[in-house]
Amino acid sequence: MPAVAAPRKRRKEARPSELTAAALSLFVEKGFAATRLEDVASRAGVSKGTLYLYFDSKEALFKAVIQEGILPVVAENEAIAAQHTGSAFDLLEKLLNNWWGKIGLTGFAGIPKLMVAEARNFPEVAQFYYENVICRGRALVGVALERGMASGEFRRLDVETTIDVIIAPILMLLIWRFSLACCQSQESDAGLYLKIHVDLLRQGLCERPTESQV
Amino acid sequence: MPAVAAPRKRRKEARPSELTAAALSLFVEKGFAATRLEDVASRAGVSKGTLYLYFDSKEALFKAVIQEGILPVVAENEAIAAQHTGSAFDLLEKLLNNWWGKIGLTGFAGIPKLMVAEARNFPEVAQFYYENVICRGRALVGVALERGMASGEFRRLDVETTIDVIIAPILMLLIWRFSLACCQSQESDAGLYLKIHVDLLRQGLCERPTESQV
DNA sequence: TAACTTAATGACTCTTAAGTCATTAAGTTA
DNA sequence: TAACTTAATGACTTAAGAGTCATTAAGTTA
Repeated sequence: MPAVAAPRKRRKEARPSELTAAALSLFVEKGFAATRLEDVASRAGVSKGTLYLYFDSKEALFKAVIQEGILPVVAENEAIAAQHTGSAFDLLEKLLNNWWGKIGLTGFAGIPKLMVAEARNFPEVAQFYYENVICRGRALVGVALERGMASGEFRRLDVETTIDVIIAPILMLLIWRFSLACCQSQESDAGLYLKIHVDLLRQGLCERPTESQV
Repeated sequence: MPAVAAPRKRRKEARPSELTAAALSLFVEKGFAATRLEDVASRAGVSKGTLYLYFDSKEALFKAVIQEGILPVVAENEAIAAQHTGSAFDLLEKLLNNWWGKIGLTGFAGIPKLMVAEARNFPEVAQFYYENVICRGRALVGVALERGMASGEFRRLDVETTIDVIIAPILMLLIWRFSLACCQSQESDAGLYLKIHVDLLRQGLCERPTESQV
């Protein structure tokens, strides 16, 4: 016997976030252009018409996905940095680990890949992301670096460039997981990857490294 | 007065590579799905019909872009590694610099971004890229690492994971240049970035680092 | 220079998916 | 429980772009 169609429920409050979550997962999987709004709606458990009640266009949905998804995490990381006491390297380590825990292990993990893939198609959104996520994230790492260089804990290196070298492996880990990781036979160990990155930094950045932890 | 239409020229030999080059630049800029074949043809100086003389479909064009673009470079890097004499760190440095010179500074620079963005839409091509580019590239770095660890030049770390941490900043640099770099006001210095990455590795990886060069 | 081969063209068809809107029905109010 | 408001639907319209093919003309051969 055929399943009876579930009765429509009216849930005005929950729809937007359910739709952006569905859109994020499909945008990350297929890319913006290759994602059909009917599939987004279907994954969110509504019809395409309902999607248009909450978002004016496909592009508006994309903007919402990026803007709502990631800002809270940046703010949280800034609070962590502000209240930190201890060595500069401890701060750096805490920032990287927190970023991983709050982005890498959550539903937001796909955003960097999506943003990288679509930046040139949505320069306005890319600009927003650059100013509110990239710049603020870089600034946090920069604070740790400058603190460590001022106290003599770190070697003196060009700060802006070193920030990028430190952040790159974290970003790349996220991007990898949503792209070519599907080709790997055995899944790579993200925890070990982070540990080794931090440990290479401990030895590479510090004048007198503390004991290796790997 | 209106420009006279240029007479058609018949250049059967040159068309395929001109078409894949045009396709690569547009795929990298807009993504596969958002790129129109008419634009690819136009950038290559031919009509859409001509494109279909040389490639059966849009997907076939994509495969050709990836497969033709990058294999020669991998082979060349393997030759360099095979004939290397000197310290393990020198080999590592040479590999990273050569990769940068032969990919990062050429028309192939956009391929990693493209592959990352489209891997899930073209699992077959992704598999090809993974086996013929990623794995072989990782193997080269792995050789340098294992040589250095065996001789006592490097600290002992998990090799597979360390390979990834070493490669990630190079890949990220390429990806960045074809995505969010457009938001930066001043262009970042790729040479300095590479130098600092290598220098952090020199200190972070070696038991007795040679003099810093930054 | 006439006949022939095939590279090149671009107008056309056809499919797909964004976006619309008249209709349905869930939940609320009197 | 009848009247009303608005969330939700899905068939429909429309635009865009992938892929086709009859036609044109560049270059070659006899």
